[in-house]
Amino acid sequence: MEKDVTIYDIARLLQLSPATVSRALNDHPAINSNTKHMIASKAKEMGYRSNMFASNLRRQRTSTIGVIVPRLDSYFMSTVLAGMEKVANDANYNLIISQSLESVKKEVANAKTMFDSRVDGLLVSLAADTENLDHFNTFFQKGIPMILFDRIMPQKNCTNIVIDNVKAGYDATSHLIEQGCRRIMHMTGNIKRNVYEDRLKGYKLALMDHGLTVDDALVQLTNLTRQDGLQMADHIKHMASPPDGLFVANDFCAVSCMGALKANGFSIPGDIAVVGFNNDPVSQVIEPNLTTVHYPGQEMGEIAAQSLINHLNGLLRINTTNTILLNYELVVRASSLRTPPAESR
Amino acid sequence: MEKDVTIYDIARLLQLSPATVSRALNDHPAINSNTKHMIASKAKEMGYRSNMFASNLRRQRTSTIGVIVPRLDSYFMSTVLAGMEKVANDANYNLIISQSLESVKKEVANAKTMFDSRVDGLLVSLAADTENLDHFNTFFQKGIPMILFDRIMPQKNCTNIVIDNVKAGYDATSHLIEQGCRRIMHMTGNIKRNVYEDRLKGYKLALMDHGLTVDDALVQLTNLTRQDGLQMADHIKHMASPPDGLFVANDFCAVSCMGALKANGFSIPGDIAVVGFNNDPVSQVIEPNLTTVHYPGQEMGEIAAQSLINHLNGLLRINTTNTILLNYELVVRASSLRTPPAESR
DNA sequence: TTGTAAGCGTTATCAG
DNA sequence: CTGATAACGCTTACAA
Repeated sequence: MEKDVTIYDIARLLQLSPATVSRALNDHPAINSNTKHMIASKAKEMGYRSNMFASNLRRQRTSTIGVIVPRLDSYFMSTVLAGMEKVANDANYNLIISQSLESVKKEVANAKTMFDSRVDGLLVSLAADTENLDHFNTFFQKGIPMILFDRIMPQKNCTNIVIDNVKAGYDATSHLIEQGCRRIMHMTGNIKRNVYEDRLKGYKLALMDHGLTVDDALVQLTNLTRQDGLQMADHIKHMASPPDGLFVANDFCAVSCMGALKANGFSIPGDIAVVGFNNDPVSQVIEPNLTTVHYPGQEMGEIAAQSLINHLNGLLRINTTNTILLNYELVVRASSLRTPPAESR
Repeated sequence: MEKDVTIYDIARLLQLSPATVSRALNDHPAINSNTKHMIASKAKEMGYRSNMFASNLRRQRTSTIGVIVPRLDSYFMSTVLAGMEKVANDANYNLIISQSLESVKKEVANAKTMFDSRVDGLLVSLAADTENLDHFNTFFQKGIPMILFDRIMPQKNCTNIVIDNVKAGYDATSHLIEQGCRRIMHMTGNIKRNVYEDRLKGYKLALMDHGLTVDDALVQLTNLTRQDGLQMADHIKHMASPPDGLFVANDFCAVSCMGALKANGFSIPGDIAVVGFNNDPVSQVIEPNLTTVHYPGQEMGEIAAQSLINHLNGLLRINTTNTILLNYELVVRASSLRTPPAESR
């Protein structure tokens, strides 16, 4: 439990001033490279570590980025965070991560914590029931930059990072139509959230473009839980004319619904072709494997973090690029393929 | 982008000394409760927020706890973290969370980051290939407390929080035996990790206690990935005498294996009864629903965080309680029930 | 019950 | 290229 080494200790031993040591350690250009080396090696030898608190106090910044996400327990989010961590580490930023558990109340509390922690910037994906961004006003007022990703909401001077959910919904639906589906059901989440609203839009557009009518009875808004998937299967079972295609805005729910449909004697994709969303690993657990939309999680995390850091370092004015669209990919698997696939039975 | 309010500002307006303001804000007993109220309301009115960096610098502590986990993308881990966040927030501690992605190399890097961030304490669940705790020596030397949870390793002066994995493995296996299984296969992970080693021990003990012999060919060490589950199904398919019971140390892998077994014509639980581990939501997606061992994630997170915080606050000497065992529960579902269940078909 | 003043470890400014 | 010095905002002996 020895005392921490400070730049004063190094300075004393090297007969230099603390200022010089500080500059050397920060690779200041005005320092002789010999002294730099000498200081660096002495610092390592003594086990010196910079005191972030003194440094933060002095510089009035924290080198910390706050991250607020709805939940941590999805494969997608885990890859997003891995991407953010990678970029943040490389740029010597720390991450403070918290989950809102889909509740705006907790999101408000998280925002307050982040504010009190004086994060330099914020990366946020909104909770299901968030209706406005008022709880981030303190950040906006102080000019602390914030980037929204995936679950976004239009906001002046705030970059958004998403995939084109309308187009993805369109592609998913069009794929089902191409496979011969004519009565396609769409099961989605709270359409307050852009991701669900947009996928629904894409679904409707695809139907219209292919000369099919939009039947509101075939659009189901739920919370996309396992339970919702089961109930939907039950609902379909009791429909006078059940759908021949099903587009679910979330793999997990799609998978639970598929299971129940199969148990009720529906054949997939024969009776009902199914497409999910996210390319979660469960999509490859279910039989038949689930067709889905691949979401570039790692990339989304990296780009969000990098954009924020660039902005903080003055390398990129964040409000010039207001929305960044990432590429997605429709991954076709057996659950929607009516033309016999060449892969595993 | 106004200037931050400090205790000096409050002091000036209230004709008090900064010291009094500081004490009042920290609820120091020696301050008149009237002045306390007056200061508190003024502080709120002015939008004062404490500067953690100045405070940390002065107090030589950070009120920050570091968390290192193998991955964030499991339901289990998400609930653990929710529990930790809850406790930490209530006690005014911050959490810095990072994932090792099951790699000891990244775990080492994470530990270094945590050390440089001067966390007051550490909550760790080890990566798959971690062989020793040398990378935490800096913490031990400085007397920074560390608690291991779930993926643990014996270490002096370091509390461990786990369930009794031996007993849980024993119960899972015994349950299969009670359902009439006589050739029970066990599929588990890297037995460097206590959780897998112990579940294997429990499996062997249960067999022996019930007069069954342990057949090494029925013990399969893998990485418990989806792929491993599929391969295991293939392996079973080609066995001269396939098992009639299967105990997998992880729900996700169990589920992938079950899917492939079904596709290969095995009936579950008829031909092979299956038990998983963790009570992951996927266990209720697969048909038949998977029997599994419920893991108390939220509780584990809460207890880990609370124990660490108690130690930091001097309320509990951490080395007196060296291992905390939490209760688990065998959740019996259709995948292992040969006596017809009363629930959904 | 309140005030005074020193100091936590850095970094920025100004001077040399 | 290097040094002296003054902050940054807070806490805590010690005094009153």
